[in-house]
Amino acid sequence: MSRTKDKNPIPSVWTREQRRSDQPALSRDAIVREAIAMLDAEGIEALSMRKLGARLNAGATSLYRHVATKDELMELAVDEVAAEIHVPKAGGPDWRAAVTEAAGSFRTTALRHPWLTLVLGQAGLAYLGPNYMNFSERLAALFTAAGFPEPSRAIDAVFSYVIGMSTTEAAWLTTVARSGESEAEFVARLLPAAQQASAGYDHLAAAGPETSAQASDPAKLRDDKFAYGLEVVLDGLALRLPK
Amino acid sequence: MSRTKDKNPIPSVWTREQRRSDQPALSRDAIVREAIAMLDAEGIEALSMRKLGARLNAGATSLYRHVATKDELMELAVDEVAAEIHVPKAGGPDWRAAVTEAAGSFRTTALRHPWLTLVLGQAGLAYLGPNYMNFSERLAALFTAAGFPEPSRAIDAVFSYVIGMSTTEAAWLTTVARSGESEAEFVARLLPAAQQASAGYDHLAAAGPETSAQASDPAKLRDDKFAYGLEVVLDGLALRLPK
DNA sequence: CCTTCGATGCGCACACTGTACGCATGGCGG
DNA sequence: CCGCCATGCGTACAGTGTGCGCATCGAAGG
Repeated sequence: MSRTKDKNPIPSVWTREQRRSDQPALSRDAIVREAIAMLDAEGIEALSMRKLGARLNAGATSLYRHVATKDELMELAVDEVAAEIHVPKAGGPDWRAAVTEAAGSFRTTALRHPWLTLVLGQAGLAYLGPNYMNFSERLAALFTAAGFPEPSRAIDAVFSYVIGMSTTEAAWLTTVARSGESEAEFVARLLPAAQQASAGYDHLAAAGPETSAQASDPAKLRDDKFAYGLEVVLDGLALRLPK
Repeated sequence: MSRTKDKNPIPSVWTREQRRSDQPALSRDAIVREAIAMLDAEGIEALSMRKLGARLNAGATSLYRHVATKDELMELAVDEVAAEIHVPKAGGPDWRAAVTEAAGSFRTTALRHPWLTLVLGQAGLAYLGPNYMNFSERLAALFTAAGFPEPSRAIDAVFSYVIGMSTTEAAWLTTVARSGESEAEFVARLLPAAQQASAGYDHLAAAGPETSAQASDPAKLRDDKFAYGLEVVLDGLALRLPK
């Protein structure tokens, strides 16, 4: 649906469509928003500048008027999504509850946008947009107010755990989504294969949480696992609080 | 350097080179090894089937006789590299030392092959090769022998932290490597920019470990940070050991 | 020894990617 | 009314993963 010329050899006022002013044209914000929608819906490798342009009724190269490069677009998407992470205000009475809230918020955001951890792993946290800076600042305030003498080390400890777990979960959820099945169905179908794979490995077979069929609610199982590890880290940190 | 025909219109016994039998031909192992070398040297986005083929004195599509797809090749590379991770034998007197050893070994492997965490984050741990299975089995044995009632949860807690920290570090090291400078030089050059970036953020500026210029040995600083977080997690886990 | 066969490598081709370049267009300030 | 300049787009280029069919070989069987 090209809007100009349209293969018409005789350009004329009548064959030429006028600029539609209904749509908000093409803006950096609109591009980033649509990119995020595509990433969420179809995964990271499905996002191409051409497809993104098509979804915005625009050509692929038109996007480059508003965004320098695809990598920059990804950075913008990451920062946009970082705004969804909620960190409680510092100074509350219960620092553990506050940190748990922040960690959980990071995790749900990462699972809502499973491409997030991939981009973070690729680009590192080198370039930081305003929303990500805000997130970090609020975390620093939180841990400082909690009384940690070295807040940055405490933050790194907690959020390395959170990022690691979220990355693994996001990858898993992506695999599940590609299968077209629900998580429970997918687990059920994989169970025999998994058990057979760990046949020769005594301890693995014994330690696996998928041993029996109580994996009827895999999402809750993941929630519990995340909460367990988080408690472990917080307990370890609590030992380091002065007094 | 094509070996057959070579644009010669008259195929003849004399123009035709005979098969060189000096080189070990083309085997799955050789392909995987060379791929790992390329990944280590030039990064994940520099690996293409054509370049890999060229390095093996072969055409790009010849590789497909030994490897089904590029993704499969990446899985093979991951599993090959997983063999480098050392996990102490279970049942030793000091489980903390053993786990620390395993965690450190994972980290050094992940930093030696900075593409490892990227692939793990993409593929998840869905398809597991023999070396990765072995790694998991030894971990399970270690934590079981240590006396954890739910070894898989303990493993997940520790290694989520390890993976998260390693991912962040690997991304950082990749950025540094691309700059062509040493890590210390890179840090020195970035310091003013970083301080300016966190100008308006009180707690961030105060919490940052890059405040002063004692960042003369950034590698040691990273080592310490990793060790600190690991101790935190292990302390939290120790509380959960029965008795 | 000659023939046949299966395994291996390769050239070509296709659909697709990110993005540089220069032209057409239209709204807006002078 | 003129001219400018931001915006959009078509074309093009170099590069990607990989399917397909042909050429070539070493070995096996008569």
